[in-house]
Amino acid sequence: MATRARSEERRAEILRAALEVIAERGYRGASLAAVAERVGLTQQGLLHYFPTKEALLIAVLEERDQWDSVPDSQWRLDLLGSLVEYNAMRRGIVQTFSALLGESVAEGHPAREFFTRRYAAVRGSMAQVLRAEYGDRLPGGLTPEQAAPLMVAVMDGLQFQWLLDPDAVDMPDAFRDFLRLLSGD
Amino acid sequence: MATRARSEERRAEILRAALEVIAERGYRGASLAAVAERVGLTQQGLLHYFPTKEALLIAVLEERDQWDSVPDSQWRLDLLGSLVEYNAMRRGIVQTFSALLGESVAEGHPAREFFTRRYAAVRGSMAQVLRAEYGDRLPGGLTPEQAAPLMVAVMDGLQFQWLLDPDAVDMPDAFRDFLRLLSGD
DNA sequence: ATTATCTATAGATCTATAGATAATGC
DNA sequence: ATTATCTATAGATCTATAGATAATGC
Repeated sequence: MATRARSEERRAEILRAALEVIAERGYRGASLAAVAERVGLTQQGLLHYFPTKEALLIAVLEERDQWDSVPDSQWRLDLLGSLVEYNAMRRGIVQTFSALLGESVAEGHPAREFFTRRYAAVRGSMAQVLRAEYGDRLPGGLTPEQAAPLMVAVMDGLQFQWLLDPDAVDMPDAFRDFLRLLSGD
Repeated sequence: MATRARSEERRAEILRAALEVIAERGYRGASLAAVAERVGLTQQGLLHYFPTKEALLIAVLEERDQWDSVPDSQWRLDLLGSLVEYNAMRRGIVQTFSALLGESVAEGHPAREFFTRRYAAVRGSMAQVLRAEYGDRLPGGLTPEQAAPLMVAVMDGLQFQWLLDPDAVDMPDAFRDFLRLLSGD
């Protein structure tokens, strides 16, 4: 059992390192050797824990998906503002997911299906949250189903602007502006 | 002069091919050989026109930047809806720019500075357009400077959702919903 | 002369497989 | 036995440089 525990620790270390390297260079630019070096392994040693590069990517995606960490029924509108604030303090994770989202639009990219699924699910959750808060019409006049993709778009779009120029864009503030807009002041 | 004309044609062909390949595989994944093959050249033949891969990327970015194609003073709010509609018909260009935006958040990425500059400029233009339309407060209560980054974020964010799943997201419709939201109905 | 291409090739990478070796757990 | 690592290496790529050859324009 001590072995299994150490093994899982190792995997966790590798995932953390992979997250960092992907943030810095994207998935395609992240070599297994660079990830391995960060945990003091050779590239071949790393492949003992994740048999292929793609397996490592999938593990990163599944472990760190913030949307999965809160059960659907527990999302509330004011939690989203906090999530954005939290993200503003964890640049690495935001950068990893943004880099992967960008890459994933390429044909045959191994993260593409993950993101396609995830966005469909997130739009669904958002619509549900908005309906719980406002009913079938938001104060601004949109339906929850119309507002949901906009909400998701604002979160992602702000992340890119913020990553490129953190001093020029106050991400949490801007997101709160958007929430206020939806709520009709 | 015939030579110069043919040469410029060649460059244009290459840029078009590069745009396609980048859309399919991103910048990092786009090999010079793949671009060259598309115009019937060897990789080394291509390097006669663009001395490095990075030079080719910069040329693609500068030639196809839609924001540069309309002078600042001529942007109007209703043009934006049309731009989004136009983009919905030109998936390749949207995909190229989205892929590059995603990659560009990596440290030292050759497109990073381009996008940082571009976004600062676009936010500025948007604020100006909004002020021309609404004055110092939009109907929804935001200032033009607050609304501008949200507008840009919505455009980018919708592009990603649309690229991943065109049937699930009607990009022009969603964008018009957002404009309506800003205009306070 | 200059321009457009090509062949050859150096020099870096990268992922993944094969198989050896050492350490751990029963 | 199983697990964790390593060395060696195959087999693909990739960018960029050097230098030859053919075609074009003065």
